Amino acid sequence: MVPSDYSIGDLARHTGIKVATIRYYETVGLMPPPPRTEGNQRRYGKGALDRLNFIAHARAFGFSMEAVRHLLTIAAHPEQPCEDIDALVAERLVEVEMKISGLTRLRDELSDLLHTHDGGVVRECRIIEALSDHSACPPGHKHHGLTAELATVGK
Amino acid sequence: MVPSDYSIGDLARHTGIKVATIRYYETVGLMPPPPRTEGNQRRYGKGALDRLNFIAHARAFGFSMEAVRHLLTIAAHPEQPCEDIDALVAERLVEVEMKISGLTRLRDELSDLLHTHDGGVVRECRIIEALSDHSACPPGHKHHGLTAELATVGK
DNA sequence: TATAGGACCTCTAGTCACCAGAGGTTCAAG
DNA sequence: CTTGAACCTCTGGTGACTAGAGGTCCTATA
Ligand SMILES: [Zn+2]
Ligand SMILES: [Zn+2]
Ligand SMILES: [Zn+2]
Ligand SMILES: [Zn+2]
Repeated sequence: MVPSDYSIGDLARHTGIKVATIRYYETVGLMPPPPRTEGNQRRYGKGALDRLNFIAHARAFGFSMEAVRHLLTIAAHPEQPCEDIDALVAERLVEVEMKISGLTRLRDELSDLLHTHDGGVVRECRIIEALSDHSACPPGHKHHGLTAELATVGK
Repeated sequence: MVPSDYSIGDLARHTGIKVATIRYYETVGLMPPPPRTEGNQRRYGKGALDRLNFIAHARAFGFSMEAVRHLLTIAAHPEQPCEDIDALVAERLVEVEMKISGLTRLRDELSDLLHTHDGGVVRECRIIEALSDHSACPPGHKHHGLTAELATVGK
């Protein structure tokens, strides 16, 4: 019909986002419901393609869907100042930095574990020992573990 | 009754693992079902406490529940050689390192984004621009994004 | 010993961001 | 017109929990 006329599969090919995911984005309101053919199949225009690409890129930066929603809203108001975007990106950067530092500590601990390990039998294994013993744990014994904040990065 | 006799809440306090999580571990077979009081409440012994602590520590290292299961099985055979543990830890270390490198790349990109940003109006915002444009994306346009592997770290 | 209230019980459903599959319909090339 | 790839909806699953409803039990104090 109009200049551009993509099926959902076309959109998937152009954006690298799976068909099922595009439909999912529609159900959660990230993508607007497109018009349909007489046979009930989705047909998208260039605008939808751009929008989906924007989403794909934002997700690749690890923004949550909440944040993506926010970004889309902002992008839809081109005459407003863009401070909020700045804030969103800065926030995301902090998240990522925190995750990196948490994971770096973890890496060091794992690496220690591996290096103090000299093989042998399970009974004498230092790794098992380390996992069994919590005398080194903080009092009150909070097993912080990996917080959700630390553990995930957006996908 | 026997030497040690903990309620589920006691276990939670001693290990830092929430009551609901302990019950969850039981349903998925990580913790064996303990005996009950006449009134149907769980009563644990020292063995259960140790096991739960082991689990807590392993989870804090970011091992998946699958891996924890594996570790528990190994720990239950103290006369066997402990190579498998070595392998499990090494595997985990590689995972963590991969995540760190992925996140480090991401951090750099976000940081770039922030620094090439000089405020103003959304229409001219470089961040929005970067998110909208995919001329810099690889041909075939695979939006790798963050793979699940990259994105999570065990919790 | 009676009672108050904190701790416990089960079960369901929600989280995040999708993905897989079943079972059926439509579209487009040949 | 036929074929088969692509589309449709709907359901359920993923990992590792967490929250809450609605009810029962345990135990310390008066
Ligand atoms: Zn060992
Ligand atoms: Zn501990
Ligand atoms: Zn801007
Ligand atoms: Zn792109």
